[in-house]
Amino acid sequence: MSQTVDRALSILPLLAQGPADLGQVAERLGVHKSTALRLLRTLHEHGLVYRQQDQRYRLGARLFALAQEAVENLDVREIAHPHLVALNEQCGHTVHLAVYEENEVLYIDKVESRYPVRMYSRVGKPVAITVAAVAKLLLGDLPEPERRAVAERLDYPMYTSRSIPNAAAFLRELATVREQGWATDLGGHEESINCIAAPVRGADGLVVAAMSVSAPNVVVTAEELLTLLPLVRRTADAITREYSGTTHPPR
Amino acid sequence: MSQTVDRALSILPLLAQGPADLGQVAERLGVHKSTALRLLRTLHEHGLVYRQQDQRYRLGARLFALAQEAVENLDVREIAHPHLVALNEQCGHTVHLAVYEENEVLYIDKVESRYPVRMYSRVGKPVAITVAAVAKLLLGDLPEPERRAVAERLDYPMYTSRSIPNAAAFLRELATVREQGWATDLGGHEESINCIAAPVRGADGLVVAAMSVSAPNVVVTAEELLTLLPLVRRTADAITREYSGTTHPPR
DNA sequence: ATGGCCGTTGCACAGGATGCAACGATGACT
DNA sequence: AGTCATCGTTGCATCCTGTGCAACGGCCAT
Repeated sequence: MSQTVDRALSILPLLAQGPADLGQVAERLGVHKSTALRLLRTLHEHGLVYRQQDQRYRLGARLFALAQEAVENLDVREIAHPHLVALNEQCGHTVHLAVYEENEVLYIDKVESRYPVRMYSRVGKPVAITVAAVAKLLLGDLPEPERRAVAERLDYPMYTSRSIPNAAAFLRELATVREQGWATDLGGHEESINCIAAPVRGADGLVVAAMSVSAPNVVVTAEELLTLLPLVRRTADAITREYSGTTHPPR
Repeated sequence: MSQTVDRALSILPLLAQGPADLGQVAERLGVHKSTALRLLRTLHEHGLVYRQQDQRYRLGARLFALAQEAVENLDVREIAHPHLVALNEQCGHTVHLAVYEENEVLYIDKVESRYPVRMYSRVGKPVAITVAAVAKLLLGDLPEPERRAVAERLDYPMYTSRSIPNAAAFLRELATVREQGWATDLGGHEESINCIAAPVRGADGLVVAAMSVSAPNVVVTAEELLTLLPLVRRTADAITREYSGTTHPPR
């Protein structure tokens, strides 16, 4: 709603595609060079944009810092982390925590088996929303109309032969997942990788996050992975208990 | 230089500290509520800000996406990555790539020994700039006045007894590093961890990035790690060659 | 040297951002 | 239940500020 800010912010995704010089920015914004210059200067002062030696602009370091701080201030994540680590120690596989936010599902935490250090790999990367087990839980809990609207709007890339092909199949899958309270992705994203996932709920019963355990076929078969389901659900429930007990998201 | 954009962008670090409602944002910006509302709306449209159920605002998902894309478009990183992987395969230790940008040193790539997958752990987190081997190389290459200015401005936390204690010692260390063209951190950040690092230079001979190999004492002693120095330098030089077209002797 | 390209600056104009005041919704307290 | 306080939201008049223009200057290649 604010033209100036709108223009300035439009520069960011533009630069995300790669460095650009003043002229290119001005052209793609449809504004005069001097205008683009002032916008870029302002972005620069805030560290969101960086000017490299060849004078071209690219995204700046502050962006990383902001994203980092943002993810650390998510209280679900804060509460869930120790549980993820504990789960990882028990089963040894990769553990993810994900949330839904305006048409996107993103990982906000991940624990690798060997190195139980925080790592935010793939944070911000669009998750394969039509196939990921966590996405099914998060989208399945949306109110009916929104769920349908989102499903219709999505693309359904066939990562593998077992990927979900279209909105109708996706909505059926969401209904199932919603019903049973857990989800799987059996080779729907990468042929050899399976996931099982369970929801974390807020005090109002709505799903606020989803956690999953992923493992490649070569380590455990899908059947073996499914034996972990009770453990995963117990962990998710433990997070739910701690999260909805302390923090109350009023609606 | 643009007041509106300036105000809008000031909201981001503010929200990075934690969620805030409209009134708080308006107050901390020193503007009217309606103004803050319009700014927040614009930020929201671009996905940089998210409105949670309790109507409070926090940083949005697009921020992660931008940070992610930004790091992937750094061409040094693109070129260096295969070399890092190769180095990792030869020595087995953790390999980092870092750049300097406006008073901060940040890791832009990392290869873990067992899992040679990309992971951006600690991206955006302020690196221990006074002790890290890569920081010494990056800061040591700044022009004299700026180097001094930065050194004076820094804090010198004593992570361990071997941390660099003050600006004078730091500047001496930088001079040494600059001279010899490589750097170490022997237990200066964490008692049991040693690093060795070498610079990647651009076509103009300036250091554009630095790479390091890190290993805990329990795996290899500092002396053993130092035997890898020629290998590390060769790798850095190879990256330099590919990145700039030629190899440049230390200046 | 010369011309073209690009970033930068100062300025006049008007377009858009600002703050005000009033409305409506929600929740707390009596 | 009723009243008040609080907070987000909207429309509008004012004038601040963002805008495009034109001109300057540095840089590189011809």
